[in-house]
Amino acid sequence: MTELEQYINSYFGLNAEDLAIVASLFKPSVLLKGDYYLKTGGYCNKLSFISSGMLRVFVLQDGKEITQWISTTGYFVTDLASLTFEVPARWNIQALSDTQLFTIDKEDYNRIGDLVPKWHKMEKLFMTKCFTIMEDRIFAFLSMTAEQRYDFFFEHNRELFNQVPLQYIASMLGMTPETFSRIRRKALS
Amino acid sequence: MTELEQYINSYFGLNAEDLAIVASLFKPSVLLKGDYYLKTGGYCNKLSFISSGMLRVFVLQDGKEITQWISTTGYFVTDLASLTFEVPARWNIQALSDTQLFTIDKEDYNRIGDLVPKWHKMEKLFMTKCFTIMEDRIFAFLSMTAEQRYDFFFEHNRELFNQVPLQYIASMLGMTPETFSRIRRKALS
DNA sequence: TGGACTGCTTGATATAAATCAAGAATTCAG
DNA sequence: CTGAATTCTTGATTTATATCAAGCAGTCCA
Repeated sequence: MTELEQYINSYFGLNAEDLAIVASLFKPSVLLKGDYYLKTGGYCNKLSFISSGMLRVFVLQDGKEITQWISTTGYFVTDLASLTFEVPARWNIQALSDTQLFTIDKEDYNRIGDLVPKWHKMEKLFMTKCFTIMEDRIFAFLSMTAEQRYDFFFEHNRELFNQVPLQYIASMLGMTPETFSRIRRKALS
Repeated sequence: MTELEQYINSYFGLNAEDLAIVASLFKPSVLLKGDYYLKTGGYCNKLSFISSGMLRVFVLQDGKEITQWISTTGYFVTDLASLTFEVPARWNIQALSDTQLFTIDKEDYNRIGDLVPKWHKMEKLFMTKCFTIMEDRIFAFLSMTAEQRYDFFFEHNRELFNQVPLQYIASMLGMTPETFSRIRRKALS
């Protein structure tokens, strides 16, 4: 099994044959640090798997960048609404480091369902898992203080803290870099 | 077309025949005000469509109720993760008023994909729309003040404000009832 | 090798929102 | 209809977090 097949296999329950078909539709590509995968307003016509590196999903709002998410090695990245409904993308997606991707274009993505009948069902299950994560995230904003969100996120994403500028993590947790820094000092002591 | 078929049709692009098959699997039922559709820790083995009335999705946390969402007429309700993966439910779901439902049990829900091949694909598209709504909601917490969240929500859900206790809306917007009340007074003037 | 960035920290202050407490207005049940 | 619950409002106060401002520490080069 190739690296890509292993990753896809960890998300989707497919047999070896189907796995090979799906994997064959993804092509390797590289983004350099700072390169944009997608810009707000553009049309996202691809879905990618991050083989190494990381990407930041953000929006420019009133002169400030709001980081929505950071996608790291082993995760998928796209603007799902733009890919699916052909609407302008809501997000900027930019490489935080040199990043290796496996990318499938929209035409091939839309063909997977024909080639692998189980695909839609598998993808639905995958999306259900993402759903749960988003629900947790919303719940965190409804019920936790900044400090509790920091602790929770740190517990579950320790490695990210030495890999990306902390201000981006602060933003995706809904706090300023200053607040993040103060909470961090407290947590380290 | 029955009422239920019309509603299903508004979410899923199915032909008349498939629509009738799907609709036939839902059975009408009633919840009285205060009745629980689901309790935290239970297993959710059903998915329902709200024909009239409304349900509140909430969690009891440190003695406080956190309202995650209010589902109203024309929307679906379930604990998706519990239904899909057979894990204990995360949410309480309780009727805020007498509510009429069309309900499908898990066994029939899982059969839809066999009866209507297009189903998984349609459901995936439906989930993608829900995704966008959840992303918007997360973004609101990342970038807006309580007042801005109030205004935005009011703009898009005016009718809810005369139908449910405002404290629940306050909770799902991530603020206290007192803050909600003050913002409301300001907005009304 | 020494600026010029970029990112992080720290302190002082301002502001938004929570909490606490009481009372008014609704709704509901007998 | 009436008393009891529930829900909403309002004011006083506290607390969490943002903002503003400055300085420091790496690092990226030219």
